[in-house]
Amino acid sequence: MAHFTHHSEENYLKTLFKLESRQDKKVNNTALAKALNLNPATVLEMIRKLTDRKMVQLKPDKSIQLTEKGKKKALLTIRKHRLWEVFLVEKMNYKWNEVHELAEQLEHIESADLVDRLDGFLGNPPFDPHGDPIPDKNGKIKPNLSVPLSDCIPGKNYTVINLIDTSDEFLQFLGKLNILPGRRIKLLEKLKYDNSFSVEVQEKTVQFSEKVAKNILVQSV
Amino acid sequence: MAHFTHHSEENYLKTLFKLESRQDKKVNNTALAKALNLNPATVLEMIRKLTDRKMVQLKPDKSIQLTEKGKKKALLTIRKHRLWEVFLVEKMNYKWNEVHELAEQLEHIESADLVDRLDGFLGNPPFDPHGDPIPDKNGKIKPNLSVPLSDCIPGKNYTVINLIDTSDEFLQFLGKLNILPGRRIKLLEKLKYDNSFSVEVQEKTVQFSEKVAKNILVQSV
DNA sequence: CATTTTTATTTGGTATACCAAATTTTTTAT
DNA sequence: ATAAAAAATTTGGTATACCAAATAAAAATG
Ligand SMILES: [Mn+2]
Ligand SMILES: [Mn+2]
Ligand SMILES: [Mn+2]
Ligand SMILES: [Mn+2]
Repeated sequence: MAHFTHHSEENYLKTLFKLESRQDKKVNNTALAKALNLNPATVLEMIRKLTDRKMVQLKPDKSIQLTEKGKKKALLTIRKHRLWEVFLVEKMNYKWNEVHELAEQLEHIESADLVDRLDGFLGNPPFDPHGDPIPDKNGKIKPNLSVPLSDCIPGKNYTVINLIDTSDEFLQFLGKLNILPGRRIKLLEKLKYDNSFSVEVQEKTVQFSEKVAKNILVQSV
Repeated sequence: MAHFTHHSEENYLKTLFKLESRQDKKVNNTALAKALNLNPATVLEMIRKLTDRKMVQLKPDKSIQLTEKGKKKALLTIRKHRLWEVFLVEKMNYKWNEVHELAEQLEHIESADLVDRLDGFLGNPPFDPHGDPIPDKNGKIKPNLSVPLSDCIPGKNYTVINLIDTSDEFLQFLGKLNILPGRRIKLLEKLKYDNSFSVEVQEKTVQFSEKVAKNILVQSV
């Protein structure tokens, strides 16, 4: 029963993590307050609590920095948020632009075990519906993770990393479409009725089957 | 962003609803405090807030009574709780005895729409994993709802209400098992490997197929 | 009916999480 | 270096939800 929600702690950590990684520059109280849409006095007070909890460090230059502990908690919260978003889109039939607010609520459900089960239930998706990578249960985002184009999100840009099928036939086919490792492509659409893929390559739109898409490893840009 | 959680309101209403229906007698502050495991001073304070919000009425004899508004909110919270429990058992593979605490968290997610979608996703289950009925989206628990025995929960007692198949063959078969409308039975087990049913009828255990179970309408006791 | 006992209520606190309005400190620009 | 601007901090509040201890009121018991 003990009401240890600390609901807002997760929001602070998540926001701090995003600010730290988006710009590489230091995060100050004003920036954090702006990002959280809160009063600077409120944020300062909370940062002091988070310092006591060893989640952040207040540097001598007054910049705020996540500790390893804080970073991990931030990533685990991001994991929860993104997995719930996948659930909402894939299972509850929401559109990708409708799920954020609900995920803001669901991300605060406390149970590492539930999230891990959800992950499995959803087939261990590498990305959320907006194309953002989903951290693993240890809070690690695999760097340079390449995934089959068939698992990707329409509307996002990718770099071709590798090809699984290396038969001449396949490579020649891709050659005609101008697809090769290193190439920047954009996944335009996954067509429902025949599972075919529509992709933009060098200003041109090309089409191919799901079988082809499964053999193209890409990485989100 | 506005933190309108009113997280605890739902707990008070739910608990009040259960106390009101379990015993038919009036609910006083002490009983509610005991049920919520809170200090009576805390509960009194909250009951005054709930009175302002027209969720409860403080009767002249100091008993606490849910208004229609309060009863509806209580039932919608119970609906959320029970549907999430079904989700946890059916989709997340938890055991029925492991889901209550998680459902206590999930029941406070604010979105009537999500719960309705969840309901559909789960196939509109009539009961939660403990055999308790799930209110509909208007907060109504259908009185005397009879359901196929095939949808029921092992370990619970039921009354046979009706038979869908009325062929002589079927009725004669049931006659041999001593199953007929009005009979009290207990569902012992749903056997995984052949989907057969094990039921206790008048001190004896009988077995039959899922096809038979689908044709027996029962009501939980 | 008077005395326990129980229940209700009041009072003064606590913790979390917010805010607005000073004030102080630091930075930037002139 | 000084003035202006920006950022940090302090101070005094608010709302939600809790509690312990004291007091008042009501109910039960002999
Ligand atoms: Mn989101
Ligand atoms: Mn959030
Ligand atoms: Mn439960
Ligand atoms: Mn609850």
